[in-house]
Formats: sequence, structure tokens, C-alpha cells
Amino acid sequence: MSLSMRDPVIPGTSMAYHPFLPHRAPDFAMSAVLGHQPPFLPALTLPPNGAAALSLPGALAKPIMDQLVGAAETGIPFSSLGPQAHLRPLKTMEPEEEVEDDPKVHLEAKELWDQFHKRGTEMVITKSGRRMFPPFKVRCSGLDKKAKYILLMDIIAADDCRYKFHNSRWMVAGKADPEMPKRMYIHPDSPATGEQWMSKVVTFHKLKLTNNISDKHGFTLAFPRDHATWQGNYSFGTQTILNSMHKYQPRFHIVRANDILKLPYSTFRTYLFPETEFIAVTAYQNDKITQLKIDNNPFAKGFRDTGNGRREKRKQLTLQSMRVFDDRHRKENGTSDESSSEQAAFNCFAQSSSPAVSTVGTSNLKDLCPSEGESDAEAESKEEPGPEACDAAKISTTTSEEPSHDKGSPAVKAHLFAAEPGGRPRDSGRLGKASPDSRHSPATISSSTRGLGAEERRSPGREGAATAKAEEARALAGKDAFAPLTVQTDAAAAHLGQGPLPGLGFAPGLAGQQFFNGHPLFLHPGQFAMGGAFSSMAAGMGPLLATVSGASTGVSGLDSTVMASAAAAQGLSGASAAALPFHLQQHVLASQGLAMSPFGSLFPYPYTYMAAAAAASSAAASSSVHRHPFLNLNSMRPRLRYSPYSIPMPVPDSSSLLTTALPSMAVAAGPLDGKAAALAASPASVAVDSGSELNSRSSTLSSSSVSLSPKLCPEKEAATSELQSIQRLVSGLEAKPDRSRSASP
DNA sequence: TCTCTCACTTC
DNA sequence: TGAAGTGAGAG
Repeated sequence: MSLSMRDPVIPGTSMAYHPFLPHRAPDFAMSAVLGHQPPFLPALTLPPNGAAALSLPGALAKPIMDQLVGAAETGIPFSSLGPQAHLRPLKTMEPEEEVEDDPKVHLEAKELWDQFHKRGTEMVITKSGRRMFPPFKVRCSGLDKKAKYILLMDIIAADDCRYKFHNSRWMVAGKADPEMPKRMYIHPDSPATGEQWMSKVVTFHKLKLTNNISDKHGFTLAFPRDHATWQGNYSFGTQTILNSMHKYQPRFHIVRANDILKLPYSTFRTYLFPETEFIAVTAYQNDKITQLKIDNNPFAKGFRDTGNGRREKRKQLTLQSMRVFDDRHRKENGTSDESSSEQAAFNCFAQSSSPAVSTVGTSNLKDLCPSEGESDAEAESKEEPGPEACDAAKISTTTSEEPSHDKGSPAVKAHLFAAEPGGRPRDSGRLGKASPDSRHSPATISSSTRGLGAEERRSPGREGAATAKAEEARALAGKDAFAPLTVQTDAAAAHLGQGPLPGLGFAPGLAGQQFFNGHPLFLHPGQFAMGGAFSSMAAGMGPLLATVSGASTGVSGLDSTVMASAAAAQGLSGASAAALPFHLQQHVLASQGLAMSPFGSLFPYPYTYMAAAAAASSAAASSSVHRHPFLNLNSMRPRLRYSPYSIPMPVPDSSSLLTTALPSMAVAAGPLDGKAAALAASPASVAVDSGSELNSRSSTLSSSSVSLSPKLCPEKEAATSELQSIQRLVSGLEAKPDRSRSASP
């Protein structure tokens, strides 16, 4: 019943600015399937000029068209068209015309990121959410000044391992816990013109990291099973839910679109900066990281050695009180020499127990406190250029084929997580080939769906080819020392089954609608600034929005209609459930603990599969499935990650995983993913590493020495009288908190 | 490991 | 001035 219509049947019906259709005609056929009218498949085509043509059976045409347009223009939830109303492509057309932009992305504060990366960046996650530090900031160039762009960021699991911090190193501690629902953070200024984006540093500092699974700072979009490119649930929000002690990789996306609704039909460019990889923690593990944060985060000034913060006071008081004790002890025993040596040991303890110590020159530390400083110094030594090479050698199996100038990046990787399982390479390394475009960031791996057949880049059983491709990617990446890892898909490709939002296999639910709170269409107040993008999205896709507040239900908090359906569906058997609309199935599956995420879900390649099906191109279906570069990004690992509702997988014997990076293991693990390439993509970071390390060192040294030196022996006599007074305080206030003491003169 | 409170900071 | 972002530390 669907009719192809190049010939307008309803003259004058214009869809050119229909909110839920791309303004600039993407040249695809789209059908509006109205709920409860399955046989009725009106189709409308958007000619290049944006004029709409709708071909509908006789008398039904006008009402349907009015309904569609009316719903969108008035903001009436699309659901009024029926619970299953959705748009779906009838056929795929030629790719959208080549965009004339050439986006380049530069990671801001790269040196700082490098400093953290070398030590194994840790990001604290809290129930209420913590910001990232260093903040994720980028500078864009090469955008079309006039065109509008939507900038997004998300954080994906870097691997499927759980880590532990042992012996000053991060080590694999087993398999990853069930995947948390992923969230996409849309920059609040989106959409904005290229000129606007390029005129400033794009910062994502408002994005928060949380481990609160019932976090409500998000909403989920439930896309029908045969939506062009988005199938399943895609969650957006200001907080990203992460698993503690797991490694993550932030991603940055540029989408040329002036409307959120165009996302599925727009070109996606994804940038990966290996140096922004981090491990989520609920409490800092590595003192070096703590100190780096304190030294660089303005909000942590109070803990700096310099200044009048509590940290300083506390340290001084601790030191002084101990000296007082020592002094008293010495007076009682009359053994000055002994006390002197104890003093050294004590100083050592005082230092090593303080984060400040970690960045103090290791030679001093070693001299003062071999035992305590050893691990520290040892760890530190591995950050030196020499050890770096050593670490690089550890994963030589993954870098041996790379151009020499590209070896630094894996070195960084090895450096960061020296004890990674077999130097397991990153899957992100398989993103694609290097793009000669991006010159600002470590390396570019561009996966364009039109150029290099993405197909060859990914195939679910694809390890060999993928590995080869990863090598190619690395090699190419190595050609550009300043390119980020980039993935690109385009609109047309999306229609061919290449979804633009990889890794967005957001598990349903868990998210609240706060993001869009206060707006009938779930627009978050903070997002109103986004103007047309969200408002039109809401207008056109209100019904497709399934906000989820899984906190109470443990299942997606769908809108009432969907919720009811989903709830009912839960009682269905698998067979009957299969007959449900895809998005409902997903919720059902999710509630049953089955994965839907591209991260090894039941539908590892949701869009691709569905889009292909929708395109009625069964032949292309299977191949296109493997073509999705984004999915490739996330699903190239044959791991199985489960939704938060899934039954947790028992953690396998960690003994086999608790290992330092061994080349052999790297080989063994290599096929699992090509992550090394992602790191390989960071030659620039290596180049900076040496310098930044030195800078870091010198800076921390200077800052530390300022505060530490006066606290050591030299000030002993000078502080005698003060110490005595403090001694009295300490004696009397022993059990009281630091602040009591610090409040004392 | 995680959560919570605290003092201290920025904005 | 107060909201919000910090790490420390106790539990």
C-alpha cells in the first residue's frame, strides 16, 4: 500500500519545514506508519527542494497528512497518531551531497590530560555525580561557518575488564560488571553554527559522572524497531552512569544538523582522544592522580600544599604533633641519634602518606624512605621516557607493524595501564583508517561509510580482518601525528543501515525525565536554549520519547502508553513478546536482564539490522550490519555485556586475568579488540609526554618543595615553642577532629 | 569499596 | 551570599 510518490498527490502540502523531518531533504523516502493501521503505509518523499509530495490512497491522504503536520506543528505528541506511530524509510536513496566542511578537533589541555593519562587517570564518580577533571574540552575548526551543528559527547567502556589498584598499578581484576545504561550528552549550546562553535572552546564540564543507577538526569528515546537508523533506546542526559573500577573512553561527536531529529540522517563524526581514557573510582586509588587533581583543579585548592587550606593545616598539625611526641620521647629517653633516624623515617612516612609526596622528586624520596618510596619511585620511574619505551615493548605485538613514529602512542597506553591484560588493545583502534584531515589530535581514524567500505572494517566474526584493519588504521593513524581517532558515518549510510549513534545501545529505563522536565515533550529546562533542535524533536517525536524513570520500577519508565504495553508484555512469552513492537520488546528484554546494547547485546547491531530490514533490503541487511562503524566501535569485541537489569555474570577466576602486560597475552587477547590502535593514534601525546612529564615534574616539584621543605628537619628548632603549645593542644584535643585543631592558633 | 559529612574552594 | 565543586577521612 505504500506508494512511492515523486508526484504530489496533494499539491501544496509542504513538508519542507516539517519539524520531524529533515529540513534539508535527505533524499530518502519515508513512510509514516500510523498506529493500529498496519496495512496502511502512506509514504511521502522529500524531493531535494524540500517540497513535499505525498501519495496516499484517495480520501485518506489529506486527513493523514493533516494529522502528521498538525501533530508536529502544534507540538501534539506524535503518540496521538497511535502508540506505534513512527516514521520509517521505505527505501534508501543516494547519499546526501558531500558536505563542504572538514571538521578538525583539537583536545584542549592535552598536556594536562597526558599527565593524568600517564599515571592512569581516575575519575571520581559519586551518587550525586562528579564532574570530570580534567574537563573535556575541544576546539573545533574546519566547520562550515553557516551550517548548524550538534555537538555531543558520550563515554563508552574502554574494555570489558574490571580493575583494581594493586602495587601502585592498575591491574585487571576480572571481567567487567554489567554495563550501565549509556548516556549521550548533548552540548547545551546545540545546535549552533559552525562559526559559533569554532569561536570558542567547546567544554563539556557540566557532564557528570555517577554510579547511581537510579540517576534521573536523563531521558531515553525509544525508537521503533524499523526506524531508519535508531532502533532501541537512546538515552540522553547530563549524567553518565559508570561502573566503579572500570575503564572508560570519552567520545566526542560532531553532527551537522540543525535539528535533533536530523541526527539519524546526518553525518556523524566521532573523535576519540586516547589520552582521555580513565578509570572510574569512588575513591581515589593513586596518590599521584589525587595530587595532580589537587594541583590543577581550582576547587581543590584547599588541599594544596601551598596556601592556607585545611590540608596544609592538617599536615602541619600532624607533623608538629608527631614531632612533639618525638621531642617528648627524646627527652624521656635521651637518645638524640635514634630520634634523628626516627625523624627521617617519620618524615618519610609523613611524606609518603601525603599525596604531595607522590610528585616530589623521587630521588629524594628514595633516599629518605626506600621502602615507602620504592613503589612510588618505581611507578614513577615507569613514567620516564626510558620506561616508557620499556612499556611499549610490552605490547610490541600490537605495535610492531606500526610506523616508528607511531609507537609512542601504544607506549602511552602501556604506560598508563601497564598492567593491562596482555596489553589488550583497544577496540577503538578499529574505528577505521586515519583521516588525513585532522591534524590537531593524536591520530585520526576515520571510518566513512561511503569511502572505505566499512564492511571490510567490521564483521562479527571478523577478528582477523578487523585486526588487519586495525593495523591499517594504526598505520594510517601514524601518518598524522595530530589527528584524533575519528569515526564518520553519513546520512545516506545511515539509511543503508549505519546508525549514527554507535554505542548508544542504551539500556532502557534508569533514566528519569528530569532532563526534559517541565515540558510536555520532556524538554529539560536547561535544554531550552537549544531552541529548535529539541523543541522540534519533542514536537515531532513526542511519542517516540519514552522517558524512563527506572528508579522505582527497575524497568524503563516509559510514557504511560508504552509503560502499560511494556508491563503487559512482560507477562508474555518470548514468542509472543517477539510480536511486540521492537521498542517494547527491548523494554521487556531489558527488564528480563537481556542486553540490547551494542555492547554485546542480543541486538548487537540494532540499527543496522533494523534499518536494513526497514529498507527491505535483506541482501544488504547482513552486510550492512557489519558495516556500522560505530557499532563496530562498540561491538567489535565479542564480549557480552548486559544491561543493568541483567543477571550479573559471575566473575571468572581473576588469576588468569591478573597479569601484567605480556606480549603473548596481548597476542591472545589481540583479536578481541584492536584497542591498541586507538592508542596508537596518539603519537602526539607521546611527543608531548616527555615534555609534559618533565613539566609536570618540575611544576609539582616546585609546588611540593615549597610546602614540604619547611616541614622537614630545618624547622624543628624554630618551631619548638610553637610545638610545645601545640603539644598541649594535641594532648587535650587528641580525639577531636582536625578542624578543632586547625582552629587553634 | 562505598557513602557520607566536613571544611574549603570557586563562581 | 550562597550554590556547587573539591578531597579527606570516618564509618
